[in-house]
Amino acid sequence: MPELPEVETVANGLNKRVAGTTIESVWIGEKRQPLKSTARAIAKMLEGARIKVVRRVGKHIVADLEEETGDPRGQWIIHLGMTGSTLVVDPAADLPKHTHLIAKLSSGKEIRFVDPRMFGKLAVTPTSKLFAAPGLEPLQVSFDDFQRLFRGRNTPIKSALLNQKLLSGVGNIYADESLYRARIRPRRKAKSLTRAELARLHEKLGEVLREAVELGGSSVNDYVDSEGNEGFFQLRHNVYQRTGKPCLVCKTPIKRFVIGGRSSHYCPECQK
DNA sequence: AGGTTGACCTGGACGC
DNA sequence: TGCGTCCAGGTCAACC
Repeated sequence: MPELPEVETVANGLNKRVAGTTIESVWIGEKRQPLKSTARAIAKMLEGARIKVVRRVGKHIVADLEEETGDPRGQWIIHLGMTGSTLVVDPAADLPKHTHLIAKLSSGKEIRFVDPRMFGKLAVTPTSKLFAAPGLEPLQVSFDDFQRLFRGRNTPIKSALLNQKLLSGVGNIYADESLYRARIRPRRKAKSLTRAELARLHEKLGEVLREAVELGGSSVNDYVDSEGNEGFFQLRHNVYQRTGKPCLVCKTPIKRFVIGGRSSHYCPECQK
């Protein structure tokens, strides 16, 4: 499900509700697919840990864990995949199918990781190997660095935007929406973009991501934040999943095609 | 090395 | 009602 704005919304919501609390016990389900560390390692890292802060790094949620003394203990890394959610709930709340982990907190609440398709990931890491995103942060990248990422690349700009080793956090929705705002066709080779086009893309990508964060992300299928609330940015989509509907600027029907195995949407009139 | 494809999963929507 | 098909916001390994 979630790209940068959705992950940011979840991470901020978690931080607000669980920072400073201690994880008293952990339940882990039978399914091993979502676990990128062993169940034993996850339980050992989480049980007894105090959550210092929860934040977004790329598309990952990172919880910094500390001892009761305040010494650092390690990190809990969550990736939501396509359908994952991380909720803070009352223990009496209905237990959804596909719940893979429950962390009982000193506050009396629970953190639950739920993921039907199991493309999400749970991992823990010691302080000696702190988590880092593979690429640059889309909300902070300078224009010079942005240009350098795409210059000389023979792949479509859409695919380059989705490459997490270049920018970490952009997914299918915001790639399509930023290319629309920058008036660039998704199929264009990255290396064919002019300096002016790259400047527009740099500006519009930041703009669309910031607007989406403000509106709590896009709820297209099943995305909800840490309190179970939907986002509102889907109401502002110009092209994503609007195939055949009129462009909001020129009325031309929005086209869809597949690129790199992902559906892509664009206005054939506004985007060149 | 950079680029492309298909595999990993469940479930909802749609057509017949 | 049921069955088949297509689609889905993300990686990641395996190929060229």
